Amino acid sequence: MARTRSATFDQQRASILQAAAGLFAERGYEGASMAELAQACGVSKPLLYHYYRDKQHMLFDIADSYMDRLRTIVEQVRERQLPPEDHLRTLIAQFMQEYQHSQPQHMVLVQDVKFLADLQRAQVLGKERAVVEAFAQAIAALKPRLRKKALRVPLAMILFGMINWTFTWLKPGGRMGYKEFAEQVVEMVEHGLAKGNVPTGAASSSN
Amino acid sequence: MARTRSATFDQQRASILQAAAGLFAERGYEGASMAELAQACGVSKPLLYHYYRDKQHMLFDIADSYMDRLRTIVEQVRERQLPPEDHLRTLIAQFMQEYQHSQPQHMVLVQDVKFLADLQRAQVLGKERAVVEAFAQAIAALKPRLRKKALRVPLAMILFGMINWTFTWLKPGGRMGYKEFAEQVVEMVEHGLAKGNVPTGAASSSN
DNA sequence: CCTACCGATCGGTAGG
DNA sequence: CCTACCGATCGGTAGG
Repeated sequence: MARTRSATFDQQRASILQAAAGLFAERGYEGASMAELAQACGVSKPLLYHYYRDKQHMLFDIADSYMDRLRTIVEQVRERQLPPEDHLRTLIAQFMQEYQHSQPQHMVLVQDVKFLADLQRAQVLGKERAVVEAFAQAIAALKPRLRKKALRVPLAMILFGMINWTFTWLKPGGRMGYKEFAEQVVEMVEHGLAKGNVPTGAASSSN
Repeated sequence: MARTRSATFDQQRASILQAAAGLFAERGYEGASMAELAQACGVSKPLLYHYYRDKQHMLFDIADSYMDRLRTIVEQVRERQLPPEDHLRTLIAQFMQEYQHSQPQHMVLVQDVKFLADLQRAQVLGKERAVVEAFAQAIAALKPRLRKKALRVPLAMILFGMINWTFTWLKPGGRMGYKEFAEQVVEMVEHGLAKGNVPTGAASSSN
């Protein structure tokens, strides 16, 4: 009778993956060694290969499971069937909330997908495309008179730029909070820089 | 009398740097080997070391000279002393024009500065900060009633997100042009998604 | 005695 | 599940 997996197998695997995401984000995929990772996890190098076939499969699991989280957010927001304006606001708020806890995964996704094998990379990019499409539809619903259909995706990418670029400068615990930043993004998307900034329900513009 | 450098030294060096930027962008700094780079340049590997002390100095020169280009754009636009709205529009247009021809450098700047030595990285980040500050000032000039001074830089980062994120999806020669995209960014910055999209001087909204 | 440049190989370290 | 290693390839430099 074959031995079953340890009850803690999945937990160990997840904690290794978390450490790997942090190390890949910090040193880059190629720059991070398996020996470093083993030390960071407090396990031997060969043990890492008990949980993952090779380094590339770790990278794939980081990127793929992270995209699943983002797709889940999109799906949960969609199910609420909010009016167009609230729908987009909620997507932005929920994504920024996720980003606050997923900086390493986000950096790995942006910087290291190029090191995946073709099939793995195609799977991750497919999930990315689905998320972009969801945002593009949310924007199109907000702009029913949008003349050029070809602008849907570029407008979504403008919005993704605002929130995804945060991985280069916005840090958890910093002066600018993720929630406050999400409100600034909503302000920008809805009115640009045209209005005065009264972001958190303070004095109205009539003052 | 000491022999002078070859007349073609600077040209050779520049062409090596261009090839290095392309290779680093494609494979990542650690993933690109000096052997590959030598082959791409059509020279021997030792000859690379005639032009650059080591691999890291190539990386530094790519990032540092690229930041100098961006700072030059900022400076040239500043000298024109345009009214606030035109100033920001021109900055966006000029940056997108530069990005169209500098995708590899831009990707290296975003993805590989972490591999620089502390002093080199500090120099590049200092130049980045100067460019961010110039955009923050341009935005502040456009919003004289901006209440929270702390929002200047985050607003600049929102704008940088829109234009810098293009390195992940916008390709020269693709369906969406850099100039057309710059106009969409200006539209977003000035009015958000509020207005209808009539980007290139087509029919007015009175229709 | 400088520069420009080659074929061959160095000491170390990567993933496995 | 450890120490001890491997085939290969890395960035950088030797002699000439």
